[in-house]
Amino acid sequence: MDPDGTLAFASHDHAACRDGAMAHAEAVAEAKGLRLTPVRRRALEILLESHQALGAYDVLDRLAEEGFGRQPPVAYRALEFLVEHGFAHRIRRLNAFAACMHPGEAHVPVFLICSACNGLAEAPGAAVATALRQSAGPLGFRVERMSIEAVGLCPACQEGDE
Amino acid sequence: MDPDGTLAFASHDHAACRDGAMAHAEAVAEAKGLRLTPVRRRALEILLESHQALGAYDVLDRLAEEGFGRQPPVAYRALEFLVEHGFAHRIRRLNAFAACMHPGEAHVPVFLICSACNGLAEAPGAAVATALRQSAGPLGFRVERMSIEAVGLCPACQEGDE
DNA sequence: CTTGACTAGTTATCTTATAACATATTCCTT
DNA sequence: AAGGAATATGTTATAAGATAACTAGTCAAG
Ligand SMILES: [Zn+2]
Ligand SMILES: [Zn+2]
Ligand SMILES: [Zn+2]
Ligand SMILES: [Zn+2]
Repeated sequence: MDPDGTLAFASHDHAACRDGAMAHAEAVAEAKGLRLTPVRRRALEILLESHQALGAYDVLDRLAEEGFGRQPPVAYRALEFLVEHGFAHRIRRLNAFAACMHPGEAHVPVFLICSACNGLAEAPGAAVATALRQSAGPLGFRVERMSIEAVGLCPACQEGDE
Repeated sequence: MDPDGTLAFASHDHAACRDGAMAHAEAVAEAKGLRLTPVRRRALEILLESHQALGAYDVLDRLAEEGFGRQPPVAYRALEFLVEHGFAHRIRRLNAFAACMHPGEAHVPVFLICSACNGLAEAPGAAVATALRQSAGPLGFRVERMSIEAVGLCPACQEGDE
């Protein structure tokens, strides 16, 4: 769909991008026997509206507007489900969540966060993960999960900023 | 002092470890003309008491007990100073702070967080940083800051857990 | 139909972080 | 040494993020 993460920062047909991701997520849920209920599905659609991360309360506001519950656990639970099953990621640096661009595929995401436009891309992280494990190995540490996030400027926001 | 991060997870003379780090930090502050005031110095000492990350409110409690202000900004400001000048790091995954083991040296820290004992080590991150930049390059993204954190099990906590 | 697993909603509370303002200290300039 | 700018410390109040604990609806298996 977007194996090398180039989409987020390039102009593209986002309606197709979003629909593709949604269809893909649905197929994965179906295959795994997961219940992509209305709130969960809507939460994912909301995340998929842009290549940016959204706070839980942003998602909550949107859900509430549309007739779902207005209390924090409504959003947190939907987001937790999405993250747990790989439909979304949590971006710790931003206290926020973003739709996963590769649902169903095992991958270590590397997040690239543009500090100017808040754009978010998911770069391939296999090499970074390997380097990290090699760095942890000599200490005898067994890595189970990792979060790798970079803040900087996306191509568009570098213009006139050199 | 601890170039390869092996200290945190190995038994060692921590009093010497702490004093060395403190002395080093003082020398750096002196050299840079930074004011390591009583709150700031005490906050750093508190962080240096263990190889674990502490929440801002934990640090605040300790400071308050010792006669400093009892309001959040007291701790947040001291910690902000320490982070800004490289005496401490912020661990996003934990919403917490830890003393830097290499103050004064330019480095990209890789944090290894033990989920069993809360131990925290700072592994060398040069290779990881390089891999990350190489991953971001093809997207035209200019990396400015990065946070690289891994959760897993330290050597001691792997015993009897295989 | 009833039971048990799961989902979604609520209220209440906790934790983490910052804004805005008042006071005190430091340090440079004269 | 005195004045004044910049820095540092303290306060109150509030914003922002997250979870605990409980209630009630859904739905399929038995
Ligand atoms: Zn898109
Ligand atoms: Zn941008
Ligand atoms: Zn030590
Ligand atoms: Zn451990």
